[in-house]
Amino acid sequence: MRMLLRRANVVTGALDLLDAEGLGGLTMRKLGVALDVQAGALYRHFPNKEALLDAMADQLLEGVGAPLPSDLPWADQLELLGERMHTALLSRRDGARMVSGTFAPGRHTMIASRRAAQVLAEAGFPPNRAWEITFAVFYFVLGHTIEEQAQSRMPAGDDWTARLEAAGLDTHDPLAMGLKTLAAADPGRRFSYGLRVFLSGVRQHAPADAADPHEAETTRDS
Amino acid sequence: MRMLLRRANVVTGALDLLDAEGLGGLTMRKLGVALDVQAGALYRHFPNKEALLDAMADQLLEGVGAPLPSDLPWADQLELLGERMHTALLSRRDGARMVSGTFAPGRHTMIASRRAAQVLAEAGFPPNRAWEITFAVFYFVLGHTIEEQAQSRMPAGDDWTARLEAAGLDTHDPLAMGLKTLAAADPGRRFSYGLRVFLSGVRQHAPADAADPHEAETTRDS
DNA sequence: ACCTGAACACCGTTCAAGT
DNA sequence: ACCTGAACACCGTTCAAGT
Repeated sequence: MRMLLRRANVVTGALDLLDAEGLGGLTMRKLGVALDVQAGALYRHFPNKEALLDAMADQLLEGVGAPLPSDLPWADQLELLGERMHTALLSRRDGARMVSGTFAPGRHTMIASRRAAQVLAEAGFPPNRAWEITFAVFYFVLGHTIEEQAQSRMPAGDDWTARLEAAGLDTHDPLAMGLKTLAAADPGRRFSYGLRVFLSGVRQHAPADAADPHEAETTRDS
Repeated sequence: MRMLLRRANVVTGALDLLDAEGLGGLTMRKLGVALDVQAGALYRHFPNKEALLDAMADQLLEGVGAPLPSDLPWADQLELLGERMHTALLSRRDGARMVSGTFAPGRHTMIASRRAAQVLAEAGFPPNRAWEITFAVFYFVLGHTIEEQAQSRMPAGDDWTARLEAAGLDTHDPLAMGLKTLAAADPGRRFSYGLRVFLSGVRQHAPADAADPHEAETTRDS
């Protein structure tokens, strides 16, 4: 009475279960129930849970490496890639934490990485630098998004006050007020700002021969 | 015949167990064995495993927020903070992943954050920007270190070749060779380079009134 | 006050046996 | 070939009872 179980169904079902239950509630047994199958049957498609998580992570990042508008300056192309990845990670509950827990980069992950590295290589970075910066930017995106998603499931009131006191700040310290301002700010805007800060550092490290119509300066340090 | 179990002993024992078994092998029951106690006894000190993990994470970051040499330019002070955090995370197996899995920042985490935010505030950033950049840099450190530690427990041979092919690159592509160069590189140096790239972006976003003896220029974008 | 012993409600994974 | 049913070796957590 049930359609034959295919690998792709398992991944889709697992992602839906992730949305419904969170990473902690994602269980082979619950997934079995959701797919109307015994838990053991899932092991025909994946050798273990980790392999399933790898596939889920890669599925999540599917569109990130799609072609970029070639009329964009290279730094803006990177920014777009970062924003795409951010959006993809946010598209499922605990998406960032799930991806960060996986080890073997899948096909879509590699495609997205290659896209970024290619942009940087065309901007004049030597290939190994291009990859290095690619990973560095992706780590930033991942780390920031993990924290965003952790924040969103924190107790609402969540007194920063107590924590500030633990750090030796009272409520009237300007630094303490800045933190409260930040906590009230839109996380998406914070992400974008951080990404731009990072990328302006990347721009500064670009080899002098990088041609960029929007940036006449070629200053860099070290 | 056993010393009275104190909260700090539990945290220390848990960190040692983490080193021995990894995050996946860190179990309340195994911790009980290591501390010569029934697993249930641990719940006199921590309401649940998550609270214990929070305490472990905070313990790991203990020294990071220590005072900084005040004769250092502010960007170098931030760099030192980033390197300290990196070192702390690497000091235990799966340290970065453990920290990234916790939600409530503890005392030492707050102290380290405050230190960074203070450096930035003194550099002229408005308080909320100071916190924003603090978190952004910390996310980069966390994300990069997670990946470093994931890499270190990967199968040795681990053919990048297959993955590159999945991304549509053959082995002779210069980009592919760059990735192999990178994989052979010292992860610590990669981290430091990424951190410096990020921080040069931060420097570029500093308000014009920032006084820094080592940097005469005050250029910035946007 | 602190800990034991034992239970409860789960896990991931395996594998003979069915269809 | 695909799946079931049932088991195995674990989990985190709770709680009466001991000392």
